[in-house]
Amino acid sequence: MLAFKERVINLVKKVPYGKVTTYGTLATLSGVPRGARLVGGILHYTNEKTPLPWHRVINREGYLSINCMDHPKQLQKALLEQEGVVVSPAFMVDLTIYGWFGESK
DNA sequence: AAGGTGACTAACA
DNA sequence: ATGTTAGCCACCT
Repeated sequence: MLAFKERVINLVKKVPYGKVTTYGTLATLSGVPRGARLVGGILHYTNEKTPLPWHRVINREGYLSINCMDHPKQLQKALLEQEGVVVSPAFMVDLTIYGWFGESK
């Protein structure tokens, strides 16, 4: 069902500026609690095809999961800081502060 | 065209 | 408590 991808994308677009969300959250809100991998896989490809704020999507621990040289987490960190999000030198973000779990649902 | 992989998470042993 | 296995669905080769 392409609805899943579109749903995830839609949610990513709904992430407030200066906030970050997790794959699990997007997956759950999309209707697939264990589809976290799908979110990552989808973003990994669609981000190059669609203007998505993929940099606002991180893992459950608030850590930039990306480790691909094609998608430098360093870029994600820069983008997050650009939005006012404080990213630790270890590419960690305080989900306690910037964590967005879909308040608009 | 079919198969394998993937930016993860959670449950089970 | 920690370690390992299983699951999700779509996209790429």
